[in-house]
Amino acid sequence: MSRWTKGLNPEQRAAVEHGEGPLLVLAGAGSGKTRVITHRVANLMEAGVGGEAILAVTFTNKAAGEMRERLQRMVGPAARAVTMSTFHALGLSMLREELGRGRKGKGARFVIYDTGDQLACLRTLAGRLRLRRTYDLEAVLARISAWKNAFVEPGATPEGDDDYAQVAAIFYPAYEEALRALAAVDFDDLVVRPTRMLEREPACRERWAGRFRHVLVDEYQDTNGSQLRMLRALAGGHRNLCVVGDDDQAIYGWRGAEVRHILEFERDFAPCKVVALERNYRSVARVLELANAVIAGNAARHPKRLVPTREAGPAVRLVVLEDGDAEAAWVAEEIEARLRERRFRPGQVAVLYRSNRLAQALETGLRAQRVPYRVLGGRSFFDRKEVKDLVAYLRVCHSPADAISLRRVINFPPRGIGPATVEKLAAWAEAESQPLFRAVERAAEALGPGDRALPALAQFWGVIGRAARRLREGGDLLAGVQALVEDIGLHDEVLDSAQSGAAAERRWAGVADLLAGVRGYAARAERPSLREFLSQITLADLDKDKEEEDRGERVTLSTLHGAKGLEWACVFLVGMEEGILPHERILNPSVADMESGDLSEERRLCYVGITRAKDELTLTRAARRVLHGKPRERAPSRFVSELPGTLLEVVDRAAPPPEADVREHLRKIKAMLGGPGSG
DNA sequence: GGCTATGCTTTTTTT
DNA sequence: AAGCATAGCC
Repeated sequence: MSRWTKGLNPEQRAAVEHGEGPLLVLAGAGSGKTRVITHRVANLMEAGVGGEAILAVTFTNKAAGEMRERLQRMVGPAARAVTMSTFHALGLSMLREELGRGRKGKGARFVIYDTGDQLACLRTLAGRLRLRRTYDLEAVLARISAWKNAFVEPGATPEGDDDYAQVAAIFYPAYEEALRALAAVDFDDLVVRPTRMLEREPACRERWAGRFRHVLVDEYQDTNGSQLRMLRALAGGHRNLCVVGDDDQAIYGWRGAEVRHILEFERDFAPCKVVALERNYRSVARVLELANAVIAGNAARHPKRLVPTREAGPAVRLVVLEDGDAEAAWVAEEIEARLRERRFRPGQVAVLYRSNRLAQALETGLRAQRVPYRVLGGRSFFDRKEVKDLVAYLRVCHSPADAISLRRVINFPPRGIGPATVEKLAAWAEAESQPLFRAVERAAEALGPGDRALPALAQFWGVIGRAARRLREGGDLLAGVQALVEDIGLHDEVLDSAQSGAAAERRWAGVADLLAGVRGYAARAERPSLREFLSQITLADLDKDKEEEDRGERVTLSTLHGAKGLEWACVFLVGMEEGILPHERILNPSVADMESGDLSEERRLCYVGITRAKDELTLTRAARRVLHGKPRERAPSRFVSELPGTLLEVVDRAAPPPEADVREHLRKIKAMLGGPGSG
C-alpha cells in the first residue's frame, strides 16, 4: 500500500491505485472526490509518472486552484509541474502555442471576447444585416454557441428549426467572419479551435497527446460536446483517462453540458474500470436524508443513495419569513448570533441562492449586523461599466483590430465622436477593406479634410499610441496603465458622470480594483505582459489575491452554481420558492429559450445546495417578495412542499398579510418618514 | 450631429 | 434599482 492510499476506504483506494486505462469514478456529493483525484495524481507521481505528463482538468479556476493547493501540501513543489487548468485556460495555451508557431507568431495576437463583447459584435452585425432590434440577440447567440460546440460549420446549419434558429443561421457566418476580422476568439473557440487542430493535424495531436500521459477530469457530468471531443483527441491514444463526476450534480445543461457523457462513459471508453463512491463523509445524517429525498424526485438518474457516516445532527429547519428583506435580516441575525457564540467562524458559514439578485438584500442584512462577508463568483466585477471601459482601452492598445473595443472607447469619455462619425469611419473601412482602426488613423481621408471630428480623433489616437508604446512587452505594466488612466482623465470622468458621491466612490473603486489587479498580476507573473493580463482577466477571477488574504475570515455568499464543489459547516439556503428554485424561466419558458425548461436540473441544483452543508442546514423562504416591482404572494418551492413533514422542522415567522387599506396607510407613513429603504 | 433627460423596461446560472 | 431606448434639446 502506498503512502497515498492509507486512510482511504476500499473504493477510494481502488480509484487511486488504478493504473492504466479508462477509469470512471461515480462520486456522490461529499464522498471524497477531490481527495481521490489529488491522491491519484500523487500516487501516479510516486509510481514514476512525471508531473509534467499529468493533466487535471476542472471547470472553474477556483476548483483548479484548490486542487493545486491540496496537491502542493502532499507532494510539495513537485506539484508545480502538473498541469491543472480549466478547459478554457488549457485551450487558450494550446491556441497561443500552436498559432504562435506560424511565421513570427502573428496568429497568436488575439483578444478573448466574453458574452458582452459577443453581443456587441452581434449588435453591429444586426445593423449591417439590416436586422436591427428585431431579435433577441442572446437567443441568437445561444444557438450559435450550440452549433459551434457541435462542430456545425456556419454554412451547414440544420434547416427547419424554429424562427430563432433561422435568424441565427443568418448571423452565424457573419459572426464567425467578424471574429476573424476583429482578431478575436470567444469562449467556445477556446475549446473548439484547439480540438479541431488536434483532430486535423497529427503533428499537433502528437505534441499535446504525447505530452500528457494521464488525463484526469473533475465534474465530468458538466462536459459539453466539444470538451468531450477535446478529451478524446488528447487521451484517445493511450486511453489513460480518469473521469470523476456525479449525474445528480449536473447543473450546466443550459450551456450545452450533457449528462449522458457520464452515463455513457463506460460504453464510450470500454473496457473501463468503474468505481462508485457512495459513503458521505461530509454531512450529518439528517442533511443527507433530506438530500436523498429531494433528488429521488428525479426519474432519469443512476439510482443511488448517499450513505451517512456521521451522526444524525440537528434538525434541518425551513423558516418562513414575511418578505425578502425580513428573510435577509433574519439570516444575518442568525449568522451573527452563531459567530458571537463562537459556534462557527465566519469562514465556516455560507448563504446560498438560486440567482444573484438575491444577494443584494443579504449584503444589506449582513452589513447591518457587521458580519464580514464575500460574494463568490458573480461576473459582476467585469460587468461594471468603468472596468469594461478601461479594459477596452487596454485591448485596443494590445490589438487595434479589436473594433468592438475600439467602438466602445472611441467616444469615451465623450469627445464629440458620435455614432454618425463612427458609421462613416466604418463605411470607409468597409469600402477600403481595411480594419476600423485604419479609418481612425487616416481620419482625414475617411471623413474628408474639413470634418469637425478630426481633432478629437487625432487626440484619441494619440492617447492609444502613447499607451500602446508604454504597455509594450518589457515595460512596467502598472505604470503604463496608470499613465493611461491619467491620460484619458478617467478619474474626472467617473466623478462627473456619477449621480451621487457614493456612486462615484463605488465606480472609482472598480477602477482601483482593476489597478490592484494589474499590480497583483505584475508581481505574480514570471514575465508580465499586457496580452497575458488581458487573457487572465477574461478567464479568471481578479479577486483571487483578495480572497487569499482573508481566507476563512468571511461569510460566503454564493449562487448555487458557484457553490458546487465547496462545503461549509453551516449553510443557509434562501429563496425556497416557486419561481426562484425552481426558477421562473423553467416554469414558463419564453419562445426565445432553446429547449423547454428542465425541471430536473433545478432539482439537482437544490440537491447541490443541500449537500454543501456539513453540520447545520437552514432553508428559508419569503411569504411575499417584491418581484418585477410589485410585492407578490410566494408559494413554497415544490422541492420542499412535496417532502414528508418528518424531514424538515418548519418555523413560520411570517405575519399574516396586512389588509390592503392598512398596507396603503403604512406606505404613506413610510413615504412621510423619508421613503422606503431609509430604515 | 451630438448630448442629455426622461420615461420605460427588466431580471439564471458561468467559462 | 439600474440599464436602455427614445425623444427632445443644444
